[in-house]
Parts: sequence; C-alpha cells; structure tokens
Amino acid sequence: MNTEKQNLTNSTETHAVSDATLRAFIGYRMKRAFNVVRDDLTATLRAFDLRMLTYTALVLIVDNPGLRQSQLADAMDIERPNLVIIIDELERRDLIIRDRVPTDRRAYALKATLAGRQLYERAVAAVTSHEEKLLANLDQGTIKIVFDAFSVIEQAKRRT
Amino acid sequence: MNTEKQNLTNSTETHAVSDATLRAFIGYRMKRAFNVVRDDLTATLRAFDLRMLTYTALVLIVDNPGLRQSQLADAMDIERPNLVIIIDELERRDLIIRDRVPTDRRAYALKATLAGRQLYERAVAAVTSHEEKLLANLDQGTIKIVFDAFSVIEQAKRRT
DNA sequence: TATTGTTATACTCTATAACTATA
DNA sequence: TATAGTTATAGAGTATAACAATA
Repeated sequence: MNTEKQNLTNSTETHAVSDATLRAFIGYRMKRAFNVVRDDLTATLRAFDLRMLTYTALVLIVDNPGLRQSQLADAMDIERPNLVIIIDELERRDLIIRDRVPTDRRAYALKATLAGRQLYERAVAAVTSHEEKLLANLDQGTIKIVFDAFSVIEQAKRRT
Repeated sequence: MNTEKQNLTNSTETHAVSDATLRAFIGYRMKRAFNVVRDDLTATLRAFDLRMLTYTALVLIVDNPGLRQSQLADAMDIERPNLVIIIDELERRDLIIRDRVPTDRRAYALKATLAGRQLYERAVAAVTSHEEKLLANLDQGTIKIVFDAFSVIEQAKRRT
C-alpha cells in the first residue's frame, strides 16, 4: 500500500479514478450491473455445463415444445446461424431432439428429452436461488419498477 | 402472413413463443434491455468511429489525465491485456498519448490530445442526446430508482 | 421467389499464461 | 520478488453473405 501523500496535480497520483461523466449514462451503468449478474449466472450454470445461451435455448424449448429454430432465434434475439451450434450442443448431449415437421420438410420441431426436462428443473431452481441472493438488498417494489423499466426500454427498440 | 387457423397442439403452430419462465429472471430481462441500449449506443458511436470500449476509455482519460493503464483497466473492469489494443487504437488516431511516468519507468501516464478532447465533447453530446430519446418514456423518478438498483447490484459482486 | 437450416467467415469482447523491463 | 505493460492465444457472442433443400 502507498501511504505517502500524493501530489494531486501529479500524473503519478493514485487516487480513485473518476467516472462521473459516464455514470450519467444508462449504457455504462447497465453494463456494469449486467457484468455482475452475468458473472453470477455463468458461475451458477457451470455446475450444469450450461452457458447463458444454451440455458436460454433449453428453457424456451421445454416451455414451447415443437418450436422451430427460426422462431427460437427470433425469441432469443440472435441470428439464425448463431443458433445452430447452440442446438447442436444441446442435441449432442441428448437434452433435446430435432424432429422433422411433417407439413414442412425444411423445418425442425425442437423438443426436450426427459434428460433435458430434468436438467431444466435443476438449472431453473439454481438460477432462481442465486438471483434471490443477488437481489437480496432490493425490495420487491423496487424490482418491479426495474423490470417494468426494462420492458419500456425493450419497446424503445430502434426503428431506424 | 399465415391467416389459417392453426391446431395449437400441433408442432407446426405459429403462435407466439412463451418466455414466461425466463421473464422472472433479472439476467434475462436485463440482457434484453441492454441489447437495445447497446445497439443504440453502437449506432451512435459509429459516427465518431468509436466503439463502446474506445469511447469509455477516451472519456475516462479525458476526465482523469495522467492515469495509468492498470488503473484504467481496473476502472473499466477489464483485464490489462485487453486494454492494450484499445489504447493502441486511440493513440494511433492521435486522440491520446502515452506519456512516460518519470518516477516509474514501467508505467505510462495517459493523456488526451486536443483532438481527443474535441471528439470527447462531440461524442458525449451525441450519446447524451440518444439516451434521452431512448429513456423518453421513463420519468426521472423511475430512472433514479433504476440507477440506484444498478448500484446495489454492482455492490453485490461475487466474493466467492 | 421466399423461407429453413446451414456453412463459412469476421469482428468484438473477454480471460489466462507467460514474457520484458523495470521497481 | 513484485508490478506495468505487452504478446499470444483461446473461448464466447454477434453479424452478414451465400448455399442446398423445400415451399
């Protein structure tokens, strides 16, 4: 530790970095908060060998049996090509299957296996528990306001 | 458009995908809202040939003349190696300089040039204006609550 | 012609190990 | 020895173009 008094006009000063300008921006504030949430989620999912995207895809497939890859990509707000390897991984681990859609032979109907549904139950429970701890210092009213604000921002999506 | 009535138990159904399970999680909600904020920010900064990270670094250097790369990496919550190419880019564009610290020849004191400060002014003004539009449907009280919640979450950073 | 899933590709962000030069 | 900056590298996430099969 440097216990020496520093000359504050000197370039070698060690006092805290000011982020006052950036703290006025929601982009900066949200990014920093999201880093914490993401790190917690990543660590929680590691126990199930899942990542944010494989977890999200698994949950949506369990909750929406039979949906197509293009629907899933839309729901996850990612491009179709990026979904392919996610689905590949879940299928390789026998958590889901690609079923042919009889009425449209171009498409796949995605369905979870029993193993997939079981992993879903355990992972959702773990994430629920971890998020409760993460938000322990926020009351329900505040969380509601924050979630509603997120919805408003989502709807402000660029229409340029 | 498919105007045909679909059999809702059929795997080819086209009705909306349910994300009810995921919408209970702040990770999911925040990610979706952040995607919107990030896309808007990215589009705004493109006019100045800046990205989120080069913008953040430039602002922190202008506001904290003389800080070191390790301090900046800490402030930006990224690893030191990842900062190098960011600083390289800003320096190559003559927006900042790496000044040697006379008292510690291992370190650099980062300082913005006149061009850097001018770009800072224009970029900060543009981002401010864009964020105002993005948050137009949220009142100041709500924004305050959301920002405070972000601070609480930031402080909940994992101490495992 | 348009759509579904796919391949190939590229850029960005993030993380770790190991090096160099200094302290 | 420890630290500041660097290089090399790898894993994720994201985006676009173009293709084959099918509608």
